Amino acid sequence: MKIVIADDHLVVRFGLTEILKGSFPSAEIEEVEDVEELLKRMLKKRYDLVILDLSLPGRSGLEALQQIKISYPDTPVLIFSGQPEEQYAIRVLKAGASGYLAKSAPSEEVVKAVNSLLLGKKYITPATADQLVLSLDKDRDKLPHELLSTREFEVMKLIAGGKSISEIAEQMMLSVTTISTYKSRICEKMNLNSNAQIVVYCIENKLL
Amino acid sequence: MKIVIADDHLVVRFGLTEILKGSFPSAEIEEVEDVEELLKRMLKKRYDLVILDLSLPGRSGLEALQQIKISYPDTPVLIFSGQPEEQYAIRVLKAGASGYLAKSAPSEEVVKAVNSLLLGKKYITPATADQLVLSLDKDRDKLPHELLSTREFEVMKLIAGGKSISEIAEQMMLSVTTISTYKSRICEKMNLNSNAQIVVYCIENKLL
DNA sequence: TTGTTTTGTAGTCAGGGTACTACAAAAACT
DNA sequence: AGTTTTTGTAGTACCCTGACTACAAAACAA
Repeated sequence: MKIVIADDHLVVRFGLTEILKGSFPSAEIEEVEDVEELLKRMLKKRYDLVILDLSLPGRSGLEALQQIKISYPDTPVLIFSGQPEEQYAIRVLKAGASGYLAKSAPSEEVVKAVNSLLLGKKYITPATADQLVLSLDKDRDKLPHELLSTREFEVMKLIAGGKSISEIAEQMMLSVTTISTYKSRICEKMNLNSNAQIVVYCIENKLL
Repeated sequence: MKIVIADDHLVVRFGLTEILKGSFPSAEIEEVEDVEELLKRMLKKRYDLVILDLSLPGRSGLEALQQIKISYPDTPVLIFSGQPEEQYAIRVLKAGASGYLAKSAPSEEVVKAVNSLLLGKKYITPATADQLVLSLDKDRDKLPHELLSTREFEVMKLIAGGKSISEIAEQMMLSVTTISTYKSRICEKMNLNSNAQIVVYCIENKLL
């Protein structure tokens, strides 16, 4: 049983490791603090489970997830998110994660989730399950930001976080004009018309 | 040695507890997950140290801090913040915290910080220390926006409301570059560096 | 399976925004 | 009263952003 935990907060890695050691004494648990390192390790070794923080610095957790699922489609990934926002859950599951867990989850739930994933099953909380069902209804009663594509969504969050267009372009290694296009599409889809409104929207909908 | 940890994330409490148990074997460590509970416990018992997450749900960590310092001015509080925003560090220290630590801090640093506070000393990281020195220019017991001139304040609110520089210029019948200058001064005085951060600031401080 | 829409990506060019500089009037120190 | 700092205001020249356009790949619909 090889498990790797990717999170930039030392205490989180530490706490998680302790919890898992308690319930999975035979597991080999490794810790990394960024996506770079995670990918490097995965090149060398096969893991039975990846536990991934969504809000890693640098490359976003979502991107990391996609990259992992492309290279290692069979390795289950448990997303461990700081925001209890079930907002992300669906997006993340669609992107290939096998489970979604909030950092505030009680330890039994952590254990249960890890257990499921190690057995090759998915894990979602009842609340997320509900959301999933609702979202299957598609179109109607979707929130504006749910119309955004993955890329658009990422860019929206970076804008709301105060990054300039060119900073975003650099960070994502894309052309400035590409980001600009995303921004236009974001504003169009959510009909907003200034960065400020994007920020307000994100705060109101707890997307930050 | 009685320590209480207030954080809404189970793993964080857990990890922190483990780290502290390692270095302070004799410490009695308690965990709570919200401000309510923290205050309730503090009524019953005297603690030697409170470790407080800034971003607790419900009442904000800052408010909690102030309340604690009013009721128990002698109990040291270590702020344990998810955001590395040194934006808050100073404010928090001014509000009476004895130390400020980022969640990504390595465990030795955590231990060092706790050690300092238990000995009745303060603890700040070098980066924060620098900021502190810079801000010693008195004045800073004021909120950042209170440093703004009347015009600057007006412009800030308009920016936060989603107006563009040129719209503001037109509305105030001033040159675009004038408004731009105001904006620079606003960002400088409040040390922010994007419209988005201005919006966030205004929302957080209920200036809209 | 073919046609259509969405998504990811980027170029051009014009217009908007910013940094730096400047300066007088007002305010605040000494 | 004399000096220093802050405030209100703006120009120039360059950088950033946005509108429009484009196009291939992917997803979707028929």
